[in-house]
This record gives sequence, structure tokens and C-alpha cells, in this order.
Amino acid sequence: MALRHAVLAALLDEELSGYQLAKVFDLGMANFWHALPQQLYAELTRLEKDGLVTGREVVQDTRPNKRLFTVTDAGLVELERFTEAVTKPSAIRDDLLVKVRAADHVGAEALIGQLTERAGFAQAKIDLFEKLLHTMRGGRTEEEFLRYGDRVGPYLTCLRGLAFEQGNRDWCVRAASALRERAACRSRG
Amino acid sequence: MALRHAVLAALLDEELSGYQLAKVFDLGMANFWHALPQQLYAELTRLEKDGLVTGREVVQDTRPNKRLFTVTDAGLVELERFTEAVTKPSAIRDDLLVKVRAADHVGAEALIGQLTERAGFAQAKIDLFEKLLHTMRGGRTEEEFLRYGDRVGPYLTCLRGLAFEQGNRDWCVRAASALRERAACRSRG
DNA sequence: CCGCTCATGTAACAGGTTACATGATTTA
DNA sequence: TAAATCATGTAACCTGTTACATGAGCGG
Repeated sequence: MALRHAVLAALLDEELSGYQLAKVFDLGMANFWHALPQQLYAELTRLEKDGLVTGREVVQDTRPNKRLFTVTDAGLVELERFTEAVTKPSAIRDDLLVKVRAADHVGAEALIGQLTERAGFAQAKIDLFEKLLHTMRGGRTEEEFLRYGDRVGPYLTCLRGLAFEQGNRDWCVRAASALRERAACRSRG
Repeated sequence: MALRHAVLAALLDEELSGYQLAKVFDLGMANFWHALPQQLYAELTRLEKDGLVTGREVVQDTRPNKRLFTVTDAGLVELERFTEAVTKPSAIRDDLLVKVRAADHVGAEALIGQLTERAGFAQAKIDLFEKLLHTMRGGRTEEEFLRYGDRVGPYLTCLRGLAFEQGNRDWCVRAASALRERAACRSRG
């Protein structure tokens, strides 16, 4: 099972409703996982049925009632077991890369446009993650925080998300400029 | 559709059988896509049915016969259409990151072990990709090759694969050392 | 003679995506 | 008064993974 443990990990930090989880999940996972609300609702239901999370009803007068979920002891045990199990390495699986792979056989303009767009998107994420990291470590330096802070897990994963997006941005810029130069050479030659 | 265009892109370089494709696909896609043989056979069948690739039977006496596939004109048109369509940004979706996210609530040893293992795995990929890039550009420098070489698509995607694995390695090393230091501090304090 | 490579699949299942449904309340 | 937010789902579909099947030749 896949999403299951990501949801458990997300609920370690705070008690959340399905709706709240749906809003913070993608960002909280710093880009390395994403899920639609329907998936999260379904997963929470399953997790509760299996006793790995508990939901408590919170009655609200002005808003619809909601259920807040917490990880149970059994949930922690399950996370522990999951952590010890072997991990398969991951792949990126990105359509944009498929497109670039075919770059020599398709029009360059569309590709350059998409690379530029993606670079901008990556930059936005970079800014976001940098702010997030800054907030998490408070006044401390990174070194200090990683040594003495509590809950470094989310910080470390956010670091990976940041590096990933920096990699994305740099590569997009490089690939776009390479394709542009080639187009220029061709029109001259 | 997803795998479909990755297969088309892979067949642009060379005529391949399902079996050959299955062997070169993951590496040829430089880590950013992976597929099992069964998927590839099924996809080739569908692509041929839709007229995007053609298969020609090659009779072999000592080996079982095989079918070699080429991208058709319709396939190229489809790739062009695909390239112009909008691309959704990707996520990493990696179990190891989920585990690190939960680092503050589970045992550190298992995690450190897995991070170290993954760093090694990433390094192996890095070496592989660097060799591949070197071969692709022949005697030329990267600048030269990107400007005047034919087929830069596979080179550019391999560059992304390389950067991704470097990011993996660096992050794994950093996260592992951070967790080790914390463990050391705790045992002292 | 045992296991590997060549060569191609089927079937069942798990996981993820798209589309749709409901209904109250607050904000522009 | 129209749109967004809060809050929770169902159903159908598409994609990916796991397990299994077949059979000939080649190398140790």
C-alpha cells in the first residue's frame, strides 16, 4: 500500500479533518507526493477501519460538522514496520521529459514554451519552500535546527523538495536555451 | 494516456522488439520513467492497432521470431500533438521520503541504513549516466554537442536524470548525517 | 542437466484519476 | 445574487503491479 503511510506521516504533526488534510497534503509533502481529496477521504476511512487512526466528531454550529483524525499507537507501530521494510527507488515519471526526449523530431517552439513555463512554476515552488524552511527553523541556523530542533522530519523532506525544484528549474532553463540556440543555428545555416 | 508517448519517444531512436525495448527502456529514459515488460508488450500492441507504430516480423532460425517496431507518420503527428498539449507538473512519490517525514516518531537506525543504501544506489546511477553522456557527445564538449549534434533529446533527458540522482545522493547523505548527529546528541544528553 | 537468455504474452489485483453529487454559509 | 469555502463522499474508469504461463536454444 502506498498513500496509506503518507497519510499517517502527515497526521503525525497535527490532528486534521479530511478537508484540512486535502488542503495541506500536497504542500506538506513538499512535492514528493500528491493526492486528491477523494483519495484522502477514502484512505482515512480505511485507516480508521483498520485502527491506525481515530476520528473524533467536532460539532460546529455555523459550519458542517467535521471529524478530526489522530494516529493511534497501532498506527505508529505500522509506521515503524513500514520504515524497516525495503524501499524501492523512485522514478520521476514526467510528461515534459518525454517531450524533450522527442525534441529532435517535433517542433521546438512549443517545447521551449513549456520548459519556460515549467521553470517559472519551479521557481514559485522554490520561493515557497524557502519560506517554509525559514519558518520551521525559526531564528536558528540550519545546522542548529537539525541538531537540536524537534521534528526535523518535515524539514528534511522539504529540503529534498527544494532541491528537486531547483533541479527542475535549472534543467528547464538549460534545455530551453540549448533548443533556442539550435533553432538559431539552423535558421542561419 | 501516459506510457504511450514514452514508448513512441523511445522508438524514435531505433527499431526495437518488445523484448529489446523492455531491456533498454528504463535506462534509456534515464530514470524518469519505468515500465515492466508486460506493460510494454501491451502498449506496443495498442500502438500498432492505432497505427502509431508498425511492426515487421523478423524470422530467426536459432532464436524465436520477433517483431521490430517503428514509429509511423501518424505516430509522429501524435507526438507533435502531445508535445503541444499542456503538461502537468510531476511529483516524486517516493516511500523513502515518507519514511524520513516520520523520522521523529520512528527508530533512526533503520532510516539511516536505508538512506545510506539509497545514496549508494544513486551514486551507481550517476556513474552510469556520466558514462552515457560521455559516449553520446563523443569527442565534443557539451556546448559543442548541444549546438551541432543530432539527437540532443536523449542527451538532455539524461542530464535531468543525472541531476536528479545527484540530488538524491546529496540529500540522502545530508539526511543520514543529520539523523546520526541527533542520535549521538541524545545518547550524550 | 540446470539455469540463463530470447521472445511474447494473460489474468487478477491494487492504486490513481475524472466526473459527479450534496448542501449550508460566508464573501464579493 | 453569484461565487467561493466548508465538509464529505460515490462510481466509473484508466493505469500500473504482481503472479503466472510457454517454449526453444545456449553455456557451464
